[in-house]
Amino acid sequence: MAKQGQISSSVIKRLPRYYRFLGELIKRGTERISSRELSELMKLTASQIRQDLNCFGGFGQQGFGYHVRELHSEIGRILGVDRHFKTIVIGAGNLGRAITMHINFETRGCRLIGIFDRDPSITGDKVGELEVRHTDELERFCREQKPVIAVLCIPKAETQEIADRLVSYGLRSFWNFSHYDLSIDHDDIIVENVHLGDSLLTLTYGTNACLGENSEK
Amino acid sequence: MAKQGQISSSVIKRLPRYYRFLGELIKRGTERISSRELSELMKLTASQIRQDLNCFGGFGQQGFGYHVRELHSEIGRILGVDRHFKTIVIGAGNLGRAITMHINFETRGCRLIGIFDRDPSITGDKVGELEVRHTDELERFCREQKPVIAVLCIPKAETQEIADRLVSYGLRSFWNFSHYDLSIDHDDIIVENVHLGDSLLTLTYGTNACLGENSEK
DNA sequence: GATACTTTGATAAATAAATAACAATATCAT
DNA sequence: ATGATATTGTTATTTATTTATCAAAGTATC
Repeated sequence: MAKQGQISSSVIKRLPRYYRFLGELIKRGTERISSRELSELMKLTASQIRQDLNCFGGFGQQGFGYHVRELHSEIGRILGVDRHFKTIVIGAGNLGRAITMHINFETRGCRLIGIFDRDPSITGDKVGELEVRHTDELERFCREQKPVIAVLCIPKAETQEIADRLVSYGLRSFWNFSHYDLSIDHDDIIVENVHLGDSLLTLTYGTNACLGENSEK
Repeated sequence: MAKQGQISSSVIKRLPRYYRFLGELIKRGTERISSRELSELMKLTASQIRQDLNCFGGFGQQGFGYHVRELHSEIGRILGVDRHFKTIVIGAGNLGRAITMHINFETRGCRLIGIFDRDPSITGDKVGELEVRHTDELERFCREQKPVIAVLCIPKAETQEIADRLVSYGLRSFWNFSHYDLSIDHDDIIVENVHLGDSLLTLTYGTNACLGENSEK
């Protein structure tokens, strides 16, 4: 069924988008879709869709297309949306609180079980369902609860140190929002660097290139 | 001086990272660096660095390397960090407020001049230096102030409609945080979709693939 | 200033990714 | 059932990206 030798990261980064579009199609009541129709919707080529999906096995049917509901759940399974990876947030500042409140972790295979901050004055504050704990509690908490994923919303100067500590406490995956390129030597540690600042700079570049350099005003 | 025929987006997406690393080097007092040294620091090949930089002109010096300060300012100029693109935030919920407070727009060529929300009960609230305005004021505000960039922190269902409105008010660039693939037919409109949810799903996939499918617990 | 190094910029080669092509196989209308 | 049509999965081709190579040109040392 699966033929996952080694999937290229280009393909993997497209999977969540397929999953999202298929979810929308289910909401609309669409039951089947061909790679051509989906390609028009998603603005990419039918060829690419077929090739991407085929990395994981033949979900389609010749002369018919794909069953939307079935394909959606297959991709969901591949992504791991049905998992419940225990997840903690480090840093309860503006960004940490916003991510905690704004992202639906449950539908993405993650279960939020704690949020931490080193500032004692906010210990005990509520962030949604969670209560902010002090970072001094991190080690004991991790030994007991064994979280797997950490969301890092802390200043760049502290990121490497905290990440190394968390690795020693058994965490394996990092969703890193600090303006710092986290990299960890262990090869079974996963890091997803977000870099919002870089994203904005890309937009600035595009805006600058598009509006021209003279239209300052 | 510049030889910017058409720079590939792969190269452009690496520019902010070069800029960031060079900024760190300046802080450390490093005055010169070779592509080899920089490649070790950034974990990519020296060849790629030289080729990337050469898209924009020869900033280096044979037998010497690159002047850190000079290269930093050249890349900054290319990115447009010295611009002051007027920028507004749409949506003053958790995420909108966090982005407004957390991102340094000024150092990235953007000047925040307004934040809007459709909920009248938060009109007038302070977000940093800014006061939340009601979306009813959007049109008048845009006609008067002529902002160029909009940061969209609104539910996906409203995103396309608001974006189209903003285009008609003269905005040209969108930094889109809603879980929706914004695309606009105009070809001189720039969109940078962030998709935090997709980013988390990619991490879930990696975690799932790495820990194996059986270690549920 | 001659010699041994170093390092760029440019070109060539290798690798990766996206697209096109098409046989095989299904559907659909009659 | 039959023939016309549709659509996949797979392989071939094209395009894009990354990496390697190397002459040319600078630096550093004596």
